Amino acid sequence: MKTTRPRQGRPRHTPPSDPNTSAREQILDAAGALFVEHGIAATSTRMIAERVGMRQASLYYHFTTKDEILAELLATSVRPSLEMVERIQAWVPERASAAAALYAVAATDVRTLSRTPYNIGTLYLLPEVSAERFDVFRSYRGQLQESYGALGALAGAGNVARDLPSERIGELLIQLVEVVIQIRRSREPEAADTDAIASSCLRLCGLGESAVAAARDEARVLLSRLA
Amino acid sequence: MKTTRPRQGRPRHTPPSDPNTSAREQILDAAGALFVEHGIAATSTRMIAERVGMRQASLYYHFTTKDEILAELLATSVRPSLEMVERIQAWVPERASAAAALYAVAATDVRTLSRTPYNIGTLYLLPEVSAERFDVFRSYRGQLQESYGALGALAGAGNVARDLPSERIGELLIQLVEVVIQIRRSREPEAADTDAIASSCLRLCGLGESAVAAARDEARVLLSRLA
DNA sequence: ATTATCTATAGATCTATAGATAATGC
DNA sequence: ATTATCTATAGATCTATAGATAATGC
Repeated sequence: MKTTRPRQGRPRHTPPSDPNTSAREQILDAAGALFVEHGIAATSTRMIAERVGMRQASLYYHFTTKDEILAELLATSVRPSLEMVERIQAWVPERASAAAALYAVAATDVRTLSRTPYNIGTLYLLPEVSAERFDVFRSYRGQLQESYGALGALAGAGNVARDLPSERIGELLIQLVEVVIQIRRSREPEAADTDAIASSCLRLCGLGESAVAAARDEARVLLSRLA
Repeated sequence: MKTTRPRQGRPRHTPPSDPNTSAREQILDAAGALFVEHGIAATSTRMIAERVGMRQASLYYHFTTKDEILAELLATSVRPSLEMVERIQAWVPERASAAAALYAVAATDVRTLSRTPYNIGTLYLLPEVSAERFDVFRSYRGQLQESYGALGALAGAGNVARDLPSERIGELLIQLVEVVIQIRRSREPEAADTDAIASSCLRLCGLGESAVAAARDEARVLLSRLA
């Protein structure tokens, strides 16, 4: 049974399918999906409004500009992983090996990116987001990259780390994790993908099969402790 | 000394800096740089024309639509690597090991992407190129991915290949190679990056340090034979 | 005569603002 | 009275076409 309790204000020309989510959220959802599918500049405010079921001008009751919609999307989608990453990182080396921590971080990051509503990770790849105005959001990726680099350098100590500075390792690892964004463009990620990607991170750092397996098992324990 | 030999036709309001490149090429260069910097929809024909030094309408003497400029850019930038990749692939296993071939393929691909004039590899990541109209160009990436997958499965036989089908390996390897596109957004790729990325491809497939070193040396020979 | 440009402009957008209106809340 | 929408529209684009024009080539 639908509890279509009407709200205040003049009714929309097409009533919302879910009257429990705020107009603001509905706009963000619609914009996010469209930005990812068509790009930012190619998405007009009319297209967003149409998908929400309201008139183009009505968007401006909730947001002052189109850019503000984008900024809000970026702000709320800044991967929640960062805090978890830093928490896991702090466990090294006393409570967890670097390899297990790296596995855990990669796996959670992959899962986060797999589950965002409309593959919103794509947003950060669009040229519009390179504008200075959005520096804050991109700096976040830099922090994440540093964590990956630090963990990767520790995990691969004596192997890869001998040749590669941690900044380079970070670049490679984060790129590897973000393969899931590309995967989502053509197919639905499966559970097996998470393990495949996280394991690949460890192999890239020079770990052998037995070390990878051990780290995976250790990481499972770590992750269950978090949840 | 400048041999500014004038051409046929009414002069441009700003004469071309290099009168030896055709107007068509100048337009493609300008459009490529702008598409990569601002995105496709955010680049107007006026911006392109301005950079070339001609009036907006004059573009249409050389191209019928803006989309055609994009199509031509994609067509000419379809990485020249594909043919080289397939040539190298054909050498396996008689004349080259799979590992060396994978190293060679990754290294040439990285170098190609490093040197394209305006990081044009970015284009394929933009949402506009997902339109059906450009299927041809994206299918090229699919072919490349298959080659990477096949080589990676062979190179990592008994290790990674035991768990991962070659399609998945291809996804991971091509993603790793394309890190150079992201690198170019923030810094100039160095020679060391090429080796780091190609070696990482091998490690990802489960090869140990000595196998990586051997493959690298073998690949150097292969590549010198090509040049 | 041919070529490659120019100027001018039509017609279709697109963003954002102003002011009217149809609900609920008190 | 307050809220969230609506309609209408100004002003700024943007793409693409039509027709004029300033060069070279023959």
